[in-house]
Amino acid sequence: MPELPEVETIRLGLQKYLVGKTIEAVDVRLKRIFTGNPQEIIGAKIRNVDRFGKGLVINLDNGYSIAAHIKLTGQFIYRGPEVSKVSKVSKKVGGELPNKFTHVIFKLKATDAFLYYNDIRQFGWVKIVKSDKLKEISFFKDLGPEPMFGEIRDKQQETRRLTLEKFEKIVKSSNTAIKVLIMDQKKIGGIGNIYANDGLFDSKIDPRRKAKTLSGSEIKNLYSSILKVLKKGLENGGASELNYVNALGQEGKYQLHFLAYAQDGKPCVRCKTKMQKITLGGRGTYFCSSCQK
DNA sequence: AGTCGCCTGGTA
DNA sequence: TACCAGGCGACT
Repeated sequence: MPELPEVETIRLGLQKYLVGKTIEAVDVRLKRIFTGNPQEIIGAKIRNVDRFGKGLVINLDNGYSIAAHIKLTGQFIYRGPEVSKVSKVSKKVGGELPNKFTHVIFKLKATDAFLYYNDIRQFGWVKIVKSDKLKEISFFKDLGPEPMFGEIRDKQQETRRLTLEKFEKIVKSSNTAIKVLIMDQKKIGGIGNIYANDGLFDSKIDPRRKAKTLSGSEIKNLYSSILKVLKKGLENGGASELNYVNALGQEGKYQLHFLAYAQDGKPCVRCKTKMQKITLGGRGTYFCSSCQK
């Protein structure tokens, strides 16, 4: 599912192709997922693309921003002269664009340049807001610090970063199951079910453990495992489980490297014990009952 | 803290 | 044809 590495991959693609382009028209085909007045952004130029946890923000040069959350099945796909022939477009895109899953079309000033927002299950949202009111969107307002990567975020963003010290405080003060805690976007931004399962597996911690029972070294291990699996996810262009594709409609490869996620019934890669699946916090939870303690 | 609802496509 | 996938907000 789209988590931090997937959304970051999309952000990098959008940043590459959208910056400097002017929005010429906005066609909202599914009003339910859209808020704000499209007229506010007509003629505005795209300045940069940012990401907050699993949320995307396209900043414009007229004081407005396009904020979006793709939830489970949303896709932002660019088509334009630079990418007229895109190789390996995923079937997950649903065919020629626009298609029946395309809910918003941004026409950009360049011959035949478009940004399509697709979403099969329609859980995601797109909002037009004044840039200085972004933090009034509850998702952004309540978002916890993020395990970001040094190479993609500069020092100005330090307040947004989940440091080891912040992570220790969060873990030590919670009585929730550790997996549920690290997926709580209000506590930590960006981790979803795939990277939570894989991070816990990598650090050999049982997902059911109450957070405050983790020792100092277990917390450190979990912190570095989370960074490790997120980084591996990003290096692989994300995991194309469900309908995730990048900004050109291509699939990622992290699903080929899952450690624990969706591995139930298969032998543990460390000790060969059969991997378990349980439900925790209402979500599929995968782990090795032998080496995760 | 736990459960439901939002949706649809893919699968058992 | 019923059920499952899971991010997040709302509700209990």
